[in-house]
Amino acid sequence: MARVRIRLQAKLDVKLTAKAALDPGQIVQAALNLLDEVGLDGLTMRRLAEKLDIKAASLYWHVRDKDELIVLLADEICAAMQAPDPAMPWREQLQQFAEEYRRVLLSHRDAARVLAQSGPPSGESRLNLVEILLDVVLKAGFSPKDAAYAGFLMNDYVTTFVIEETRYVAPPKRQQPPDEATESWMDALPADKYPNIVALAPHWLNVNLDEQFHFGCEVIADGLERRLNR
Amino acid sequence: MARVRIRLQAKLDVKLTAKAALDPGQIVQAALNLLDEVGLDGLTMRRLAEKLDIKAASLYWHVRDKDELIVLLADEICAAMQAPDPAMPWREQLQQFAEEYRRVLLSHRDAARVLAQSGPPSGESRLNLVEILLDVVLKAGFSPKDAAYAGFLMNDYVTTFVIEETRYVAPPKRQQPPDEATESWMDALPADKYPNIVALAPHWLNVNLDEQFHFGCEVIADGLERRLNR
DNA sequence: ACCTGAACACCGTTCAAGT
DNA sequence: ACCTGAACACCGTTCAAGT
Repeated sequence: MARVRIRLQAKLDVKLTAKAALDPGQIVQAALNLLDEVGLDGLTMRRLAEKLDIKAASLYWHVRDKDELIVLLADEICAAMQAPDPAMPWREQLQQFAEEYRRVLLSHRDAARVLAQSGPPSGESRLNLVEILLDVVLKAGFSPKDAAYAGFLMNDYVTTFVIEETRYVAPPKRQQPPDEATESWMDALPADKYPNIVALAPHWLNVNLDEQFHFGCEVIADGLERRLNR
Repeated sequence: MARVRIRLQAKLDVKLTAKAALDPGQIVQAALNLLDEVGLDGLTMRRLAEKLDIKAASLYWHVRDKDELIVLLADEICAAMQAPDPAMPWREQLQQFAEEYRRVLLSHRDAARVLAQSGPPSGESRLNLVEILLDVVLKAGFSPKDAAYAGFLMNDYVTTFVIEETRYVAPPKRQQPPDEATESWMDALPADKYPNIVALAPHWLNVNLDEQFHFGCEVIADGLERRLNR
């Protein structure tokens, strides 16, 4: 009798208080939240487990590696990507793609670094993103090989740009005014040894990121167009 | 008497067997060797110390951080950089710069990643590298702002390209033939969902890296030239 | 001036064991 | 099927102490 009661009690415990088994979606969602809170360098298996009310070791039942987690994360980030209007001319589609891609990468902390770290595209959303990009360049009329090269070029341009532009947001320590620090560092440069750097320092500091991003897009699009007209 | 003898003995020990105090050059040189042996992920303060016959804690007398070490390393890598022939037309100088830069980055394991990780240029050699690049674009006739943007673009293109092209050399585990693995992975892709990726898969796999690198250089140079002629 | 011992506060990952 | 305890083999960094 006592035995039966104990068994029942255990079952009730399971139904009432035990957390339902995690599905993969919850894990990547928690990882994404954690990423936004602490950044890629703070994203830790142990911290993620804590966030899921679980022990770190348990994560390894759901996920092979931290690497695999990063891949999942990268895919989740890319899910927000929207295709450009296929009715537009290819140059504008490419431009639109680049802007949308940048927007997506800026929408989560360190997203661009996550993509860069997670190897070649493999998840559904990331493959879809690449598919969209290739669609634009193929329909523009590039040969398969040139389309592949152009796709790489454009993909790398956007991710690298965003990595650079977000590198110094939320510097880990000593929140000293960044432009002042950079300025004094620039002033210390010997102008006779690095005349060009010193001359261009103003553009180094007070950058208009949107403008700079657009510059690169335009240069690449112009270069691609030239190649097409041959 | 006994006391004097002991003192003398100690002095002899110092002269004969004690290692001379390290200079910074030895440290970065050892770090560079270690980098070539084990790659950036294996480059550890503890391992570096071991290589210098020292305890890890001692490194912090010579160097503030691991970050500072990485910066030193990046500068040492860039020391090999040679300027392009200033008599040539700017497009060829730019091309030459890019090829030389790539060569430098390929000459040490994970060199491109070291540069990417070590923040904005600060060391002498790295500043010199940037100075050379800016010289090319400024003399080509770009406005200061465009020259700054063009310099960023070119610098990021080369480093990112080399990071990508070296990402899968010396994969850490399971030395399974890479192209075979990639192929089977590609075959598993649903061709109706990702028709472009599947169609371009051959160019994804059997890449001619030199050709691909040249493609990007040409596209960027063409785009820059177009901007110049306005 | 330069180096060490010993510790601190972490990591990713494995694996036998629990339920 | 899913989770935990406990450990393993590491990290970067600090700091009092040695010489």
